[in-house]
Amino acid sequence: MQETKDNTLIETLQERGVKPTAIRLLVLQCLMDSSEALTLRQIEERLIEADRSTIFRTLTLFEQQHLIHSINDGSGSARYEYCHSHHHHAHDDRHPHFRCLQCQRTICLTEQRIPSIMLPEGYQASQINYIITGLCPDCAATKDCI
Amino acid sequence: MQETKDNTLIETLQERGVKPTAIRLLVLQCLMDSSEALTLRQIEERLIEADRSTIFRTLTLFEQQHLIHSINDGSGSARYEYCHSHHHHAHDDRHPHFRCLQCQRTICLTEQRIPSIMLPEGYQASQINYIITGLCPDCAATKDCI
DNA sequence: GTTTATGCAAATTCTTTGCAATACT
DNA sequence: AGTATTGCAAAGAATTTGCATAAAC
Repeated sequence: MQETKDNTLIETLQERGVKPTAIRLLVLQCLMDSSEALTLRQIEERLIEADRSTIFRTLTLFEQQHLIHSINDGSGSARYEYCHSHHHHAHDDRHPHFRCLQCQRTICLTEQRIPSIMLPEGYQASQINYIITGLCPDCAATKDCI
Repeated sequence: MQETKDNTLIETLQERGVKPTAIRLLVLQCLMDSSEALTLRQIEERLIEADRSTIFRTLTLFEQQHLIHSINDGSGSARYEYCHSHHHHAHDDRHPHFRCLQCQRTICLTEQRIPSIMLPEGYQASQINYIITGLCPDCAATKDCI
């Protein structure tokens, strides 16, 4: 059971030509298990056995290989998220994100797709970010009660 | 002529209850004159007479008063842009942005509007960012030639 | 034995704040 | 005088790099 899960992780890395080291498996699992996009610091806290710079280099590698993508939601630090789509072009997988100004979470709106726009002549897109900031349902409810 | 322009700047600040000091007029003019969203560093370079922290505090104030808005395009630093709309709710004015990975410019796609999505129940939006990264027409053309 | 990955420490960059000096009313 | 604004300097935070050690092939 656990072995099956590990094998899946190993295969996922190998499909992208990434050698499956212990740290890389931990980082990948961490991101796969999260429904939120995580900052480097958050990953570091979850993986006390790994060094920050190693995690950073791992994230950079993963992003280059389109295993994960990063978003910048205005919170001050980049957030990383596993790509569920297996297409090479990252924006096939892209969904909008919601950043709650109260609880600071960055929630993936996986049920929605990012609406596309007509780019003027000559532009070549490689990535799209759609980020809404405001209050998440939990925090909005709390505010209403006060 | 010059006086007319200054008067417009002064009025713009006063409409939002911001006292029109010399530095504030410079920062406002700088942002009004730019077709790109600028980083703090870029503004600092254009206004050698002003201190970084003063510019920073000015930008913070302007943003609070909805004179400008900031976007985070993944370049590593926040970018600021004058709000051409005079509505208080910033997203009325919002247009998509394009960040060129080659020349590092962040271009305002003012001809387009950000398409909206249906937020799930309970979410309260206050701001939207739509950022496309890739190659701008100039840089894409250069690449094609090689 | 050579290459690759990791950990530690520190450099770099961006953002933000404390405080004294200046300007404004 | 009293308040608001500015400049300087430095603190804090996030990101990135150099280098020596350790692991993998």
